[in-house]
Amino acid sequence: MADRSYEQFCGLAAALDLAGERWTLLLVRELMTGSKRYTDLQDNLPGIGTSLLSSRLKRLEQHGIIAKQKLQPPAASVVYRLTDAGEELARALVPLIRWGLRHALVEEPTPAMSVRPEWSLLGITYDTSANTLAGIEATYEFRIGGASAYLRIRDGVARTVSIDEAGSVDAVVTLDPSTVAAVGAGRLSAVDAVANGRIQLEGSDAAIASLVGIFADDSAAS
Amino acid sequence: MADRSYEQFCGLAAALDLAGERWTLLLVRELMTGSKRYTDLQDNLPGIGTSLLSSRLKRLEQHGIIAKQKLQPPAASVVYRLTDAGEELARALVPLIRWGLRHALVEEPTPAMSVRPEWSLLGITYDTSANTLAGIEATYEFRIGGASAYLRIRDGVARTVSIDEAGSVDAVVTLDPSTVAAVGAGRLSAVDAVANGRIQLEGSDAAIASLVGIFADDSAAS
DNA sequence: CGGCATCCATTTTGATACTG
DNA sequence: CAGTATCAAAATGGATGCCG
Repeated sequence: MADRSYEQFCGLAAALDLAGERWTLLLVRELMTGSKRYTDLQDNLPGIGTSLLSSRLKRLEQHGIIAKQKLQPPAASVVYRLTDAGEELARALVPLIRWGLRHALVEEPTPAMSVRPEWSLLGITYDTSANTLAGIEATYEFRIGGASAYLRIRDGVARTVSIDEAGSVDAVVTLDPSTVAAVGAGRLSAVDAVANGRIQLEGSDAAIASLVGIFADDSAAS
Repeated sequence: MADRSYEQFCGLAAALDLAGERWTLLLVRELMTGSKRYTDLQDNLPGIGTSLLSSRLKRLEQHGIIAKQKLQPPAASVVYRLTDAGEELARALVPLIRWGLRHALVEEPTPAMSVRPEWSLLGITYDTSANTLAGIEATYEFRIGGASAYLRIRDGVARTVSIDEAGSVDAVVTLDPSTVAAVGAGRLSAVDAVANGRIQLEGSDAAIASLVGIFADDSAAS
């Protein structure tokens, strides 16, 4: 565990000393879509290896970025969640995520790549103003690359929920990974993608209208 | 030759595949304060080792984040600079820098730490609106921890310049590292720091007034 | 000075086996 | 499920040495 610090009096160097090692920021990203158990994290981060996951979690916990939480008796289990400092870090990552979408991500996932729909929802959950979300109460299923993620909007907040929490879905949104990349990178507006069928919407008219409104506001913002 | 990819269809994973290895983002930070030569980079990044610096530069150049630039005959030399994509990455790092200032950086540099005044100017150069800077034309010397960095404001843009480019200085700003940390982290407003003498200003009245105006706007913004 | 290649000690990682 | 323990492979750091 020898700490290899940069030893520089600089915010970036200090941030990277804490969270710049391999896998660490991806762990934070995983918790951006909700609290998760040890094995969930392992499943979503293919290649990390249990030993490294364990030491990363311990380090993040020591530095107050994540915390362990015991669940109620029925599911006598433990989940990891972001602390307030961790949430702030998560928000600081959003511009980096957007840069990656624009300049680093391939258009089409290679066969070896894992594609998780939750990752594509980070922009919406962490970068849509409460104003835009105000008055909306709906649950959406996003189908991307054969898998689904669930987004709940309520009280001006959007967050990713598990299939169990999702309950009834008001609308289903279907798109493929290349459309996610194009929209995320700003090369294609979500409104246009809906218009030309690359994003398909099915379900309640009200929920669909709300989502299109969010898309329109997001385009205007960037 | 780091070719160890995360293989995830996600903006953050893609960004970290390109620039997430050790030293890489600090290299980008170095170029945020102006183009630099190979040995300048080496000097500002103690511990990197020439071989690793070389391969990191090559990788960043291959991916279009930095570019080599030949200087004019008098100084027949080569400098590295950020490309447009690199500048965008730099701007995406600013929230991470601020997070580090708030949650990761120690109050007072340890004896082993390097302290470069340029690092403390990143917030001003990359995160002050053109509006705030409009109409200001001045050059400042910042003295922090026994060293100086020079900031030129002109045409609504603030940038760090070398001592040679600086020319005549309109005002000298003196503060210590702990004040930098406190102000950068938002625990102390720059205006208050001026008021109680933790930031000392000497020089032209107009230049000092302009700088205080920038401090006031920055506080209002965050 | 700029820019590598090389050799070697130390760390970090990746993969797998193993335990309460 | 939630980790520890272990070991091989890779990355890093430092010191040189070389060449234009």
